[in-house]
Amino acid sequence: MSAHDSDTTRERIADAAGEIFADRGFDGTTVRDICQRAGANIAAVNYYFGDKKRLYVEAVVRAHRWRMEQFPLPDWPVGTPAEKKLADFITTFIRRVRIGPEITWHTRLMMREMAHPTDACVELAQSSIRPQFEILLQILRELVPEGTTVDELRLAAFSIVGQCLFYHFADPVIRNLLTTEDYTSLDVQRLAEHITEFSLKSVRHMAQHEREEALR
Amino acid sequence: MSAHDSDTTRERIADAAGEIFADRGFDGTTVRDICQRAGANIAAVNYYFGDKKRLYVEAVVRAHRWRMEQFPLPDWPVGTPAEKKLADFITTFIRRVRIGPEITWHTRLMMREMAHPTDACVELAQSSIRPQFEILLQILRELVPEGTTVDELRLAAFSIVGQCLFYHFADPVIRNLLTTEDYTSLDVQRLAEHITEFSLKSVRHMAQHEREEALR
DNA sequence: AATTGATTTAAACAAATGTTTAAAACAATT
DNA sequence: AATTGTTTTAAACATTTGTTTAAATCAATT
Repeated sequence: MSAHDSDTTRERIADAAGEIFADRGFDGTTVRDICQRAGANIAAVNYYFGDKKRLYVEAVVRAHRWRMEQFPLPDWPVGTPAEKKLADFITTFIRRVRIGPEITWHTRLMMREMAHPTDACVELAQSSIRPQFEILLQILRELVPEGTTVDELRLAAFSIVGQCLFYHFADPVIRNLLTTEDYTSLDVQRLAEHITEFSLKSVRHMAQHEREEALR
Repeated sequence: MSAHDSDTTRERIADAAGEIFADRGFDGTTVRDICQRAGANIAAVNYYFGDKKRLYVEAVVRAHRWRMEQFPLPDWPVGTPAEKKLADFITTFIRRVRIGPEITWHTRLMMREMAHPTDACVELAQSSIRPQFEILLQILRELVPEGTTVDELRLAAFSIVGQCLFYHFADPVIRNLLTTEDYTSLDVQRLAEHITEFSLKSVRHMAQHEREEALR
């Protein structure tokens, strides 16, 4: 099925570890479970990775690499309208975080690491976030009225990212709130369209607030 | 300090358990740690709660109760404008989820339970969510142009809740992204104002999309 | 003061878990 | 065929962890 076919033992273990760590967290995962799923001997973890902790780090690194090459941002030709860039950004972002039938453990493991950072992975996780955040800020800068402060810009960025992340972290809640039918209708494209529209409307009227204030 | 003063042993243990469960999760928490922090004997957990699992459930129940009475929604007099209700809802919601210096373990434990539900608590957690969600839907119904479908309404609600939850789940990331100064400026009121404005702008123009579509 | 029931304590138990070991099996090279 | 280095295996080890036990302590009542 998942991580049992032709691969080196090292890789089978890393994959099996990723799956189980993603589901049950570091403490909830036993070395025995990993080795069993990988079809390897109990001693293999220490033989190949030294200890459980270093195996965990390896799994996170792999998850990160896989996700980065799996869901790249398009490189926009100069002159691409900012609206298009924002739509692309949001679509890509949702693809990266949304849990769905086709989604592997990689995303779940990374999200776990974001919410509860392990000291071993804190730089990795966050060094990958900052550049993405900067890209979003640049896109928003093009959309927002002149004179918008960087603080307002950041809050707008948080609002957008928050909407996307919701469909990851609140997944159990959403499943419970909606019928199966309604839940499955929430595919990536639908969500991306909604969030893009919702956000564009706000971002375009970003300075409206100050204008209103000024009129009083 | 935290859970060591004059209280019954049972209560001291429940509180200490809540704190540690919130920080390290169920598997990462040992009964010995709990009893030590509570200043109780190792056997006290089983004496008062039967086993570790039932103590966990008790901690979650307490966290839920505490949060509900700590951050109630105001009961709006008839005729309160929907804008005001939305602002109140968002403020209350952020108070409930935001991590801050004054926030106790209760919120962290509940959020953990939302993201990774335990079979023992799944009904509790989710039965508390649905009514809140319905309230938000009703508020939005007043704000949104006539003819807005319930699906669109739900997506808008998700967008609002998502923005609020972001400041909980992404807290480690935000801390890393911002300077200490900028981070501390993100108090509840500031966030609530931003999210309310951001969302109101979108919600009011909710039907704009269909109108644009119709014009094509 | 004696009795009764509840609580606390120290010690022990059994199971689970991360890790190590030493021998066996395997694969490639000479 | 012998050798060498790598990989796999079963068993054991040392801790940790949840739980239990039986005695001791405490508190209230008779």
